[in-house]
Amino acid sequence: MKRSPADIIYSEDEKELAVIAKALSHPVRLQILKLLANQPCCFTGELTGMIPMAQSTISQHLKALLEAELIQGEINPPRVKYCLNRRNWEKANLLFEFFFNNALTPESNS
Amino acid sequence: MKRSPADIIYSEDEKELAVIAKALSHPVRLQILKLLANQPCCFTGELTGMIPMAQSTISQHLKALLEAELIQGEINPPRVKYCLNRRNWEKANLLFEFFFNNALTPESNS
DNA sequence: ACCAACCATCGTATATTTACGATAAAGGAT
DNA sequence: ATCCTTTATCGTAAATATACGATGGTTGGT
Repeated sequence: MKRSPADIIYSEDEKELAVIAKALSHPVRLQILKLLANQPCCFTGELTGMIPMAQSTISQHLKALLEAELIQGEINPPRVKYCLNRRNWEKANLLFEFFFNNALTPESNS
Repeated sequence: MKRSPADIIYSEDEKELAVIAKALSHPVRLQILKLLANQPCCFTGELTGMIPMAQSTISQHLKALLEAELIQGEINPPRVKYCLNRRNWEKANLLFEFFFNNALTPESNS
């Protein structure tokens, strides 16, 4: 019988962290998040002016961040106001913190 | 003139964090890292026995982790002993910590 | 009713990722 | 010398990611 990726059982945390890490795996998305994090509260598509990429590409990256729930968008015609999803931002922070700091025995090497 | 991804300037931290995040973006790689982090010091390809994936696939994932320098391999014929690269592990931890906690104004929403 | 602004989505091309089985390389044991 | 074990690499197929320009939809203003 042939194996498939679905045969492997991952914990919820593993799946969630992988999704978030994927969202963070492109430098332009990191830039966007940094911009949004620094915005007093929210932000909108001035991104198009600040990032030398096609508007459609930026929209695509925003969609990726939305799907990872790291940001949220509020329709504010004719614009869309994007904000950090600070609740999930904090959650992501904790997931990474937990991942890196959990279960490290005091042994060391390298 | 046509733009290309190379036109965008990313900081070193952004590039590095993106590479690490990409390495963490697959749940099986998270599992492998967790296993290695819990190993008293090192580990070798018992992974093949613990993870229901083709040996070649696991080897590929290990390569991805090696390239992100999150692990290191030591040839120990006929085996290879894999260890966490604890120095870079800590560095990755700090990069994420910095990313999530830096420049967040006390404003909030959601 | 029309136009302009803003943004998402579509269509598309190319590159990368992810999985597999098959094969090759390296070294230990017989 | 020959085999066995361990692991990387090759070849390949399918899915996903990344970029673009073009198009379409929504709303505010004229």
